Amino acid sequence: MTGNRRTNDPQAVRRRIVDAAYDAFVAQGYLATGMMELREKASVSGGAMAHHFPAKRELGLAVIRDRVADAVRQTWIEPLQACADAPTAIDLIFENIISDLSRKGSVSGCPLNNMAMEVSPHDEEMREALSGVFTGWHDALSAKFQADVDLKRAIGIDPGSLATLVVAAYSGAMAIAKASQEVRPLRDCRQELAALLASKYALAG
Amino acid sequence: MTGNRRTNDPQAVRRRIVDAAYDAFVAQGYLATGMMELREKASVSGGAMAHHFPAKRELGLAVIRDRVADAVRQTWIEPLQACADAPTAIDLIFENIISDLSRKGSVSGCPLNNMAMEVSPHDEEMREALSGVFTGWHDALSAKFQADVDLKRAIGIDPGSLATLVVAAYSGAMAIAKASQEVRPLRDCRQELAALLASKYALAG
DNA sequence: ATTAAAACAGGACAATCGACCTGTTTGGAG
DNA sequence: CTCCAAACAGGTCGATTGTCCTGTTTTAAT
Repeated sequence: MTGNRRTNDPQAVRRRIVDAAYDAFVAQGYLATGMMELREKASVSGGAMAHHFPAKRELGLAVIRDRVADAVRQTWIEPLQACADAPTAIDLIFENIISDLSRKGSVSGCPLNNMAMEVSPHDEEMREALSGVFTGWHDALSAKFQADVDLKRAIGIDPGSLATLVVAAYSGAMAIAKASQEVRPLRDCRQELAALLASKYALAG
Repeated sequence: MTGNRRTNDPQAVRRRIVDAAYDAFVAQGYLATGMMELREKASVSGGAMAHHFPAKRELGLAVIRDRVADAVRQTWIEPLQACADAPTAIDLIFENIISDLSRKGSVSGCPLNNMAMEVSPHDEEMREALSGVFTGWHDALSAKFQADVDLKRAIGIDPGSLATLVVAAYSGAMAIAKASQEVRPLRDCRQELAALLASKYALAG
């Protein structure tokens, strides 16, 4: 009698769930977000949820691999490869983040950092997945520094450790910004990193 | 009949609870630690727990104000004031942390950062307390840089933003170290920060 | 000694968590 | 068309969460 026909679209359902989970995990954290809450936000029944993600940790893994990794790729790796050299890319990335946060008003922090802090002690597989995202980020940055060295744009650089410093400074600045709800830490780090890189790139050229 | 006499020692009981809570919060996180678990670790009855900390958030606030703030003071602020200048202090602090972690084997992360990431979105009062600890840390570092400038040990320095970079680099390096379970990120940041500060301090003197 | 408040014991409470169950519907392979 | 697995609906389950309650003991002030 109820003429409503159901149309199965597993990919879309799964995407809705992962999207809602990503938003909630970033905004409130992994543990603080309940499965019931995600069902409502994604408009998904308990059966569908259990079918796609039998356990919460599998949803967490999906969020890390599908969304967190992509967020890092979009905001860091791609701009890095699109710009001429590392310093201009880094400065542009910081500028984008700062203006985004200034527009939004509140600081919810770095998605990767947020999940890594909370989840790492409890689940080895998720920890390794998060570590892999960090590694990919670091390696892309390190490769760009190395390319700049090869092109004689910079000298006296240790690409690996310098990349670590940039990643750490960004993550840490985001953490402070989240705790203080201010953009100031990001501006400070942008300024200091720009000055540091400028001195290393000035010698060449 | 039971001749066992009880001796009230509220300060010691409270200290046992806060100590157990600090350890657990740092190791597994605030949300992942249950009140029941803390009662057992501190050997405290439900009544005593409720008497000293009617709600979990008050215990969280006590941990932040009594233990986290003190941890930052011990590992950062005091060495900073004891050393001659900022660069040697920072390098010494990193060395201490690195050898501690190498000895311990596992990396549980920066206590301040751990709590800040997890708790900030949920509780405004705890967020402000954590932000205050960050501010105290930053200000002590900034004051040391300023002192070095006044003593003509360094020139061309912006104490405020440089302090932010150091705090962010340390927090971020700890985060990466926690996610990857390696000390490498800390070694990298130590090396880069030492080089950066050396160049700024070389011009003077 | 009396008394009131602080300190503590032990258990109960509703609420919520994540996981799971049985049944129904859809959609593609044969 | 037949058939079966995938996709989905809706509800239930035990366990655990944080909080609170009643009663008892200790402590200190008067």
